[in-house]
Amino acid sequence: MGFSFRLDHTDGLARAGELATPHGNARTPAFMPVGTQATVKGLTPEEVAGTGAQVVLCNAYHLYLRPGVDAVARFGGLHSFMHWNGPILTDSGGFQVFSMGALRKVDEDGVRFRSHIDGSEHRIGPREAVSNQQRLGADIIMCLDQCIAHGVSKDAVRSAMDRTHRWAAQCYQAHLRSANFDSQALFGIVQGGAFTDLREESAKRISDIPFHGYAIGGLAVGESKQQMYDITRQVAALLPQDKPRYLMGVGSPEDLVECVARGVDMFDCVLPTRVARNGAIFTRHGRVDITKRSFADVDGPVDPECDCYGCCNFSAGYLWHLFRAKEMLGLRLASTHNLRYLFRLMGKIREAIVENRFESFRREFWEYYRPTDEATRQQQKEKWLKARGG
RNA sequence: GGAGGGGUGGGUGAGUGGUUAAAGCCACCAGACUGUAAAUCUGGCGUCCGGAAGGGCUUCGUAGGUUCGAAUCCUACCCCCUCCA
Repeated sequence: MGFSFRLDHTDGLARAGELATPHGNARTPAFMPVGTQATVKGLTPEEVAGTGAQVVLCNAYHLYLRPGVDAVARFGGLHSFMHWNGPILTDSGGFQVFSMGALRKVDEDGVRFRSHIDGSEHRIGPREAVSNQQRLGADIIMCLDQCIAHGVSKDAVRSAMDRTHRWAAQCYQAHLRSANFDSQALFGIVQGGAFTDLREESAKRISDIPFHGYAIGGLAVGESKQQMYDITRQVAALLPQDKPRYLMGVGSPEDLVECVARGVDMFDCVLPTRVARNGAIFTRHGRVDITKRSFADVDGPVDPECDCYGCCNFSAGYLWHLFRAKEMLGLRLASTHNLRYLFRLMGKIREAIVENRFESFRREFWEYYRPTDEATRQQQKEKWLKARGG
């Protein structure tokens, strides 16, 4: 029982399909909640599954540092360790190459890290990244890549991209030679920053290697949304039709809609859960800040359309209180709500694709949804200044 | 009755002659968050004018006083706390 992907239906560029893994199947387009340290923060696996999640993402770098790959293996692998019986995808640690700033050094052999926990030194190369993930036992594992910040020189982007390609080949070889090749899927990652020529080159080079799936990396790191959407469309079009396409680290509601529209099958993102812990609640109208005083005496649910546990049982005023009082139940309720919101959204997206009405669904989504993007904030500010007579 | 300690901005609490509109923390207000070093981070927070830079005014229990200059020193008063009787 290995890994496979079946494309069921397309509507424009949008695709509906199904992933099969040794730990069960997942319908696509799929959103994967992030459980970096083998837990979606604050939630039990049952609660996560209850929101509609089918796949969760864990981070091999963080688990390598703590509790250690051996430790997880002793518990029988990630699935039994964290009591998640569905599919798991692990990220290699490539994103930490980008996010850990001063604590890391990249060279041809891999990445040298200083542990953020105890300062100890570690080195992870493409082979180690693969073997760590193999031993963790995830269903889908990722190549080690070099994710790079937005705004750096094209030369730097190119050299990170070239290195990512060399590492991809090494990861593939390492995985191919192992006994896990059929039980674990290995995905390659396209890089190339915001440069269309580099993205094209990267998409072709990575597609040349017969990975089980293909990821678009290095986005949502500071470029504009339009750039992100454009690159996503460009790269998705260059990836094999019959393999899943995974846009890494992207997952605001509007991005899910827009990137499915550009041909993406899989997403992961910390946004819904992180932002939830800071009081932001997704609704069809956009994000709402539950910590605002205006919710203090609201008797109904924050999101009347939602069927999550919190929205069914608690008022917005109660949730407001939990956040003000810094009670952890508030974080949990907000987290499950945001996940539930996203999975209901993904469900509607898939249904629309299958029924060939994705475009009208997308239009309807935008009829209500108001993201708090820079342009909107700027507009609000100008309006406000005008109102003050400035 | 006796001995001692103390009253600082919404709260807590530094500060004992000038660099103090007054540290830090909390609360409050605003903003951010996209392959999680995040239940985190950033900014504001006496008042008035200003978009800002900046400037004006009023503050450290109350009232006086000393001094070029006081939250800081002196005097009186008011209030609070601890211990002894």
